[in-house]
Amino acid sequence: MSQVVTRFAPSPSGYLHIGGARTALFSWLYARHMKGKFVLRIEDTDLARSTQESVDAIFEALEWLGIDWDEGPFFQSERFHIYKEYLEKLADSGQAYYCTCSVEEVEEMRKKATASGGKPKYDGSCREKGRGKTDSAVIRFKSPLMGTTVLEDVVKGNIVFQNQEMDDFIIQRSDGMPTYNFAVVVDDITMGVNTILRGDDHVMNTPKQILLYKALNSPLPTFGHVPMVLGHDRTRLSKRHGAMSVTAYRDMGYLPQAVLNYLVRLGWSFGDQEFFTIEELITKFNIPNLGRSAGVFNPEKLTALNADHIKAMPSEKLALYLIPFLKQKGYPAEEGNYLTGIITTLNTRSKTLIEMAESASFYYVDQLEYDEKAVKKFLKTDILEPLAMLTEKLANAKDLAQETQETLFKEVLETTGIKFGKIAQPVRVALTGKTASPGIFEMIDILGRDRVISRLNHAIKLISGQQSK
RNA sequence: GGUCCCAUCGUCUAGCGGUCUAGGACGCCGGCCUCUCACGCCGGAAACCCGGGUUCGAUUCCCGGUGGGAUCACCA
Repeated sequence: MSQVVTRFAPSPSGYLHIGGARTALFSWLYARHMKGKFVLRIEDTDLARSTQESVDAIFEALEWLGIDWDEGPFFQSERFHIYKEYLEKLADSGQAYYCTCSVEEVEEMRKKATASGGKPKYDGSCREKGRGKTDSAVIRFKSPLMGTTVLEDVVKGNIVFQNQEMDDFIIQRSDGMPTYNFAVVVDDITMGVNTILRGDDHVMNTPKQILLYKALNSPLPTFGHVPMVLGHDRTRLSKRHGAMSVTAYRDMGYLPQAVLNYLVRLGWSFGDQEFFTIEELITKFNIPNLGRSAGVFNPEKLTALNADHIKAMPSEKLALYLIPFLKQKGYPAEEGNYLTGIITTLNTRSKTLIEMAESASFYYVDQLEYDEKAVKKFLKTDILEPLAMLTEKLANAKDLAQETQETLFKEVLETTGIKFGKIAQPVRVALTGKTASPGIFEMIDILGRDRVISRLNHAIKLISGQQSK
């Protein structure tokens, strides 16, 4: 086969959701893997439901994910003249015909067919009447009355459809607009798309599209229908399943790499491997390893994968993703050693960037918020002496390298006779206001002498105050 | 309801006739490590939907049932 050309063709009637992102990802990965092309097409023929906001939202989500396209974006709304041309081709060659039956009449036909136990479909009244073009006539495709149409699906295998199941479906509406099935086929043909990876929900459309390809005398593309993503209740994913837009995950502190990794593993596998970088996915992605059954979206696993990616990402790079969350909390965050230092102490303790930004609070805030219980439990008079001694030593040390700190602590422990555990928690509370935090030494190292001394002194003052009460 | 698809631990999955007393991951439960919290490490509970075939032998192949999903528009 010549160069692979895949596409993603969302309709702009809302944000890009997880399911859509996954099919986009599969097509994109396949194109990248095959060194082919990936085209983006916006299916906006439904003027009533398509909005510019949705178009922008889709671009934004795709860009965040890092899914880039080689051609497009094409807009179907700008391609009417092309559809028109192909429509006329079919009408002129007698493969399609004008139909003047009203919506009500067709409704009636379907009802009658259903009543007599048949399948609701158009009965073909205008099929052989040779009607001409009128203002409100639609164009219907002349489907074969018998025989079968087979879909050679690269993920599901061969699927055979009885042609009798299909009726003469409309390809041009009464307002002159092409319908979905027709526009898609014309677009894919004219854009050179030869590999179509899309959701399972399109399987039933495919025989119609195959018929159209044949009528238009075009070679069939390779079709592959990937299973759906289901909600926790095993029904098709929708708004009621909670946050489903891609950008919602960005806002909740997820890394695009993690979202991509999770999505690809939902329906595709590579042995026992769970963690993938984008580069790895491009080299390893393949069609045979795509699954055939629908999968349930599991937010917890996404979160776990997010934690893994946070741990794996170099601090300098992670900083870029974290900064917006820090700023959102009002912290004066900027790239540099302070931030990367902070990150190295927090990346094994955060599942999301939101969490990380929250944990980073004590690194940025001037007025520490003290956890009341922590203060009561650890900042007690019995620790006053050791704490003061330690503060003194830290203030006068030549440097605060972690080894130096250890010796200083050891000295305090030796002269006071207390154990490390006894002084660690008070110091922790003094430095962070909380009982849970990164390791003492690394925090002191990063916070720097000034902050450490002032916080320690503040804690000492706090204890003394309690004493006098 | 018609048509189509699917079916391994709660969830995502490995498995492509014997290697399966079915492996990994998330979650869950223990333990270890330890300055707290995490991380990490060790261990545990947890699945081949049911019934027929085919075969010396089925989780793996075939048929039926059941269950789940998708789709039946002048929406995409």
